[in-house]
Amino acid sequence: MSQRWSPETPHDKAVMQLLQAIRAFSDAMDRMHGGMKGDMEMNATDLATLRMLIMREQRGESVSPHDVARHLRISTASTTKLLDRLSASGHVERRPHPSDKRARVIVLTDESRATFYRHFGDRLHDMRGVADRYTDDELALLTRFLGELGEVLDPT
Amino acid sequence: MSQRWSPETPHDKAVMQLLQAIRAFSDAMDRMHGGMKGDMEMNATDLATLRMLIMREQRGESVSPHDVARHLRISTASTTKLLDRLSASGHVERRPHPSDKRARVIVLTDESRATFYRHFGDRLHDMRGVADRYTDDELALLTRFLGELGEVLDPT
DNA sequence: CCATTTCGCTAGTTTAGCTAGCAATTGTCA
DNA sequence: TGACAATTGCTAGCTAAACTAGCGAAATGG
Repeated sequence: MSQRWSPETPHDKAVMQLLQAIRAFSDAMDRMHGGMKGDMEMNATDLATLRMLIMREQRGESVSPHDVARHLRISTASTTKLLDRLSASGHVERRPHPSDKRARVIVLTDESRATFYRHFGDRLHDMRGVADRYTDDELALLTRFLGELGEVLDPT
Repeated sequence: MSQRWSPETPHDKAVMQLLQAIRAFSDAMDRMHGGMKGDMEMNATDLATLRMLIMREQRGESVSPHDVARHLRISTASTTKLLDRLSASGHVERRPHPSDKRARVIVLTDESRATFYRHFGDRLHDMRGVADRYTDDELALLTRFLGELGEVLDPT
């Protein structure tokens, strides 16, 4: 519906092009993740879990099995199996939660983090290459925009 | 590894923040798609197929079952089943290819497109709301950047 | 302090991916 | 042109990974 608007002003047109670029970009990210899952011999969900753990540890937040389930929007039962897989393959460890005896804390192993960055490295390099061509002000603008967009789409 | 660089210059720092924002944004998109799959009572792959078909038809390109398989990085056998599902639920139609008698052309039904935009509409509105706060030049910059990034990640 | 909720798990079922291989058609090149 | 290889989409059968239902242990709150 909204897509079939004939844009009246240059601004509308620019917005429409941007929305289209966002979709294409998000799709490219999906496909990159699809490629990585092949390279690392993992399925998409397991890989998404690693990405989540890496993001969370960068923010200094701890992650429970429940958090994983919520993040991936799968059931806690499926999450148990997922963590069994990742645990068996040495990617994560289940540690006891310091204060809640029911709960667990999921932590990445060093090997897993290293493997991830080894496979992700090339893409990261490419992305950095693109970003390097922009000025600091432009980078700040891009960061701000993506942040706002993420906030609107998924107000965690 | 590259993540653990201590950024030396303001530029490096800005780049790093941007890369982090990209990951967070891509993750937010994933989770939005996860939400939509619940709303539309479809699985992630089927929904990704609809998104692909919508993007392709906007570009005026036709889509074969093979294209779907390549795009989603799944086997053609899985694609057959996927199209069976989408066809049974009235989302797509398999039309004969005009010149190649082996091939098919996959087209979205009008109902499917309408349903998609009905569920996607709110998010689209929100995203437009964010984009509207930027000037035309800024929008152009954002569009260009996302395009370049997509190109690097997934040089289709 | 008892009722309710939360957390992670097990068991069993269903879904959706995979490999292998097929017939029909198309492309290639001796 | 005729033979041979490649491509397209499909079926059959198998496996992986999601789901629902429900459980015991721990935490929370009237």
